[in-house]
Amino acid sequence: MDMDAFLARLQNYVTLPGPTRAAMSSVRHVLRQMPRGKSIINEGEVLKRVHVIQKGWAIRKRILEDGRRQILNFLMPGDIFDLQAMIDSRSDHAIETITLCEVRSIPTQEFLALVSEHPALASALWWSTVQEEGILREHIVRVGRRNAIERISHLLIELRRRLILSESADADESVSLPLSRQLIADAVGLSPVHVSRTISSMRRMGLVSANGHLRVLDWDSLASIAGYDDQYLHLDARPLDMTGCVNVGDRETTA
Amino acid sequence: MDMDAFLARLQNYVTLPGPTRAAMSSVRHVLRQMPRGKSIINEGEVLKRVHVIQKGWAIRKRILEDGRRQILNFLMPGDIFDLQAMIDSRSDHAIETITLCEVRSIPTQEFLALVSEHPALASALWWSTVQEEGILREHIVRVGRRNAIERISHLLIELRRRLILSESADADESVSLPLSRQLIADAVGLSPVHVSRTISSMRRMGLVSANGHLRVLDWDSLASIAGYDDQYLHLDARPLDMTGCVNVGDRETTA
DNA sequence: CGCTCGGTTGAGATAATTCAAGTGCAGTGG
DNA sequence: CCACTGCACTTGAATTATCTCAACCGAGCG
Repeated sequence: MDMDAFLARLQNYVTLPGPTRAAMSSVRHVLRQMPRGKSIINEGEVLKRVHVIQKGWAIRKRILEDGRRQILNFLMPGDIFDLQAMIDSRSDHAIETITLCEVRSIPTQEFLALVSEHPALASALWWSTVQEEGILREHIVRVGRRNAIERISHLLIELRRRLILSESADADESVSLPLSRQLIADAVGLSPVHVSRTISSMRRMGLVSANGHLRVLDWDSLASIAGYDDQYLHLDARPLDMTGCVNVGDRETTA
Repeated sequence: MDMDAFLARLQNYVTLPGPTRAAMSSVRHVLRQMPRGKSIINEGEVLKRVHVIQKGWAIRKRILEDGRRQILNFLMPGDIFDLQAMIDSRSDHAIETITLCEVRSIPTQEFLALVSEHPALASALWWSTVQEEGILREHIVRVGRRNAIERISHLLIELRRRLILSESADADESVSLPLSRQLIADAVGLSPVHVSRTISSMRRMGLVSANGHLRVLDWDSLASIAGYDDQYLHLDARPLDMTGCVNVGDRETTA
């Protein structure tokens, strides 16, 4: 597979010119295979590279002093992270694989050079930041104002939607998700046993099947239970004409 | 007051050169005064301008079909919003004033031109985006994995911290916050009556006073109850050398 | 003066948690 | 091939945090 997951995802909304695509595939990088449960970035770690998930799933997470864990987001093929390496030295959260993963890392400087030479890429990254913020906000709503079954349903639907965008899944295919009860619990702010109970009842309703891997049977009912609305993913977004704009060149900084 | 709240805030981490500051104050804009409770942006609205809170407080919020409300974030003097107007036409959430506000709006195109001519500004905006994402993530942790008193304490501390950064408050001054029980409840995902009860008990503990406006008496105890840690605000951030980077120029896009 | 609105407080209901025991499957070693 | 162990999941029962409903209070305002 020479088609990069990252590229595939970006192409959803920006058509990247040939030279840009070429430059992206030839940029200096490291491709690492990592087993499940391995930490990619630790909280407080100094960031020196930008990463792209090539295969597999990972999570962003925060751990409180007493061990409580909150999953902030799921990362799947094509997702880029640690863009903030470009201005900020330390990560405020950790990143960990939850399946076998292939992760590509690009040194910050190389990445910046790439972006500066390929404007369409800058615009694409800006879009991906907007989308990610939307996802974070929706996660707040999910956890803050929805009950157990709504939270879980809403999460599952988002994940499928994003999986389809990443081109790792087809729309009709009944996607199977690599999620344990514990992961779901820490993502939506419930206890694992309550998640288990809730999923059991969803199974009884014929919404999902859960022998081994979790599999959704009825996306439509799920969406209506969850009150799901795509808008926050900004799938309709089209880049504005940014000609001649946003040239982050030299900086005049002190401190 | 010729010193712009936005400028003041940006100066926290990037020193903007004189010409940049001059350009910022002379950019074409509209300055609006709005009473409390007025909507600045509606969910789904097409975004055409970038906004800066000059005075007062506002909230980002989402309303579910059945009326449940989730406050996503608070906006205070110096906060900029709708940067996403630059690529995306529709807002996925609403913005509403919660005090008397002064809001400055700049047409997207003018703003883009400003940024493109003043690289230090681009770097500053990138920082502010990173900070905002950090705030969103911390809000997820707050709502997902903390109990009532922790949520409320943590929120209050963050707000004070940001208020100090915005230079609308002094560090020693015992800040008074324009928050109703209902607002706090919708921010941290609780019912207003439970918030009221929790605050009552905080008052009994000598942590806050709440005659009329809410006022914190003991920040240190509050911080230790909340398990508060500044890291996510990235106050230590220093812009990297982005020389020659991120030139979002022409785009090669198709639909 | 009488309203309205935010806040407080009580009592009962409910959603979710904790603790604990039990099930079933996958992997390992004999 | 079978037993043994570990681990994720399930289920029950008791507990707790939070919610809802409802009454009441007090300040601000026409």
